[in-house]
Amino acid sequence: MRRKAEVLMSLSKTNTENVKTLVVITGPTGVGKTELCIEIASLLDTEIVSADARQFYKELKIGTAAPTTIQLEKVKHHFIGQLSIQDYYNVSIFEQQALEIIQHLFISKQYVVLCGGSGLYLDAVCSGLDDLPSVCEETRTWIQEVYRTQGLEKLRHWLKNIDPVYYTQVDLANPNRIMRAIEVFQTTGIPMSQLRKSSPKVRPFKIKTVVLDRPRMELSERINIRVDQMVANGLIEEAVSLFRFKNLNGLNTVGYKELFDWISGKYSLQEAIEKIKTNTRRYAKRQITWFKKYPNALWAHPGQKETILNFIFGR
RNA sequence: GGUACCAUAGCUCAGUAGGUAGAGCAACGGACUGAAAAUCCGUGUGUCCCUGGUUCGAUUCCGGGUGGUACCA
Repeated sequence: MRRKAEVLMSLSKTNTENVKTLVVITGPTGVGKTELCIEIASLLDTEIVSADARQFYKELKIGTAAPTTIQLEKVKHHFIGQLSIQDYYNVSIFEQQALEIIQHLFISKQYVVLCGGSGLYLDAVCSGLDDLPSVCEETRTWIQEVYRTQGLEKLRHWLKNIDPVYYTQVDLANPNRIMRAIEVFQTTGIPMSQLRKSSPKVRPFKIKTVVLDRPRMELSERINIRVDQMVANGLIEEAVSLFRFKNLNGLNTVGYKELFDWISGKYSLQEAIEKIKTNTRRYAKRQITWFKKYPNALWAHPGQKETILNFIFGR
């Protein structure tokens, strides 16, 4: 009896308002998210929702360092290998599906762990996206074709005509941004600048964000070792088997594109592997830049488990 | 041991007819709303090997060291 009372005591202490909590665990590639998330999810007696836009694809196992079968058996993961690289997918679909699963898990769980390094996908779950349209393939191909044949300057003029406001806000050197704004207008007839409200949505659960980080040298060293391990585990074979799909968006990915260039004879295998390491380091840097904007996040070394747990429990 | 050449950014190297220096790669910083491991923008970070000399002034010229490379023994 007394023990039960203590347990109840400690539970009420750890979560006084009894509010469901989404524990977001992110950090740059190679920092050690997968392992720590499994530990934490086990501890919290819950499941993991992955927010890694490349681990969605079942064909990309080795090159994305997806959780292994053994790891997947320890804790149930969602959004690992649920797609084929030939499937169409986008962040909005993810937002809806992830929220659905999270809400479902909260029926029986106090905590859910959201684990992954794709910043846009994390943001979609945590603060939502504005109501922008998905775009049909024809429109997208058409605009891409205009860019390919007539160049960036043409896209700029186009955008200036349909949405002069967004024209002053957008990165005019970034073709993807401009093409997106154009396709939004072509689809809805409404300028991007009017649809983009940048108003964060309030979720019906508490969110605790942990950004895992390591000293840069340590992270680089881990990345180098991990790439060599991937090669030892069969990354080259994986890439060779996917070569015929190389133009699919899902394969515009570090670890694959460099090997495709090797297969195409652009450079040697050794050079390709070096480039994978370099590009992975750069990707990690971009991720860190993204995470710096999270205002209430705890930044911690993956080894600081006590600190992390105290933060999650609000102690 | 002798001779020649070299020594400049993290790496590979350019350069300064004497006024403390710049490329590529790497690195670092930033942006990001349905392609996001994507896409895009920005930034030289330096005991010019050490030490004497000449000079108003030496990374640059001269002498001596040290280290490296090649060749000759």
